[in-house]
Amino acid sequence: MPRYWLMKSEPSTYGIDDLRARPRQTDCWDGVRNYQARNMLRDEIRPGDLAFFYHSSCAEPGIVGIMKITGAGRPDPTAFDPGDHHYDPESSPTAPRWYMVEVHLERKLKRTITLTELKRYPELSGLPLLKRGNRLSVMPVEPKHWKFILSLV
DNA sequence: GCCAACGTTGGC
DNA sequence: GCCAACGTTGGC
Repeated sequence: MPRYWLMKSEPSTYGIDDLRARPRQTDCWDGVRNYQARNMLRDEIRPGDLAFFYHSSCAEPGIVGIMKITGAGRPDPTAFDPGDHHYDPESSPTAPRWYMVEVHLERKLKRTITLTELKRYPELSGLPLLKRGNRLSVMPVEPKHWKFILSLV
């Protein structure tokens, strides 16, 4: 059974149109620097899983698309590059600290399902995204929540 | 191990 | 720009 996820990105840095512009609409979801999210990227997210693409820190925060995971977790090379914004000298190829997965854009939604809208539904009360103070950039989505959100599209 | 200081996230 | 919430760091 595939599992479901939600992955955040700031569109001013990397939005859904950036992914759509990649060859084969496939890219590496790198730059994540949070241990809890790292553990999911490294250990839990698998090829075949599906993920919502979420735009954060922008005019209209919300879900904008659906991605499929096409590559399992592997070391994030941006951590090894001193010139990269996400460089981490504590991470090395022999002892990688940060991981990434490969994602493919399945589709961009016709409209953004905004955070404001998601908050309206009691059916989504358990969604980690809506928990107070949540700051995780990668989080699981229960199948029932996944299906409900899809019904809103 | 505690905890204050600091940095980051992210909605508004 | 503001600020709440959370994670990380480092002194003790």
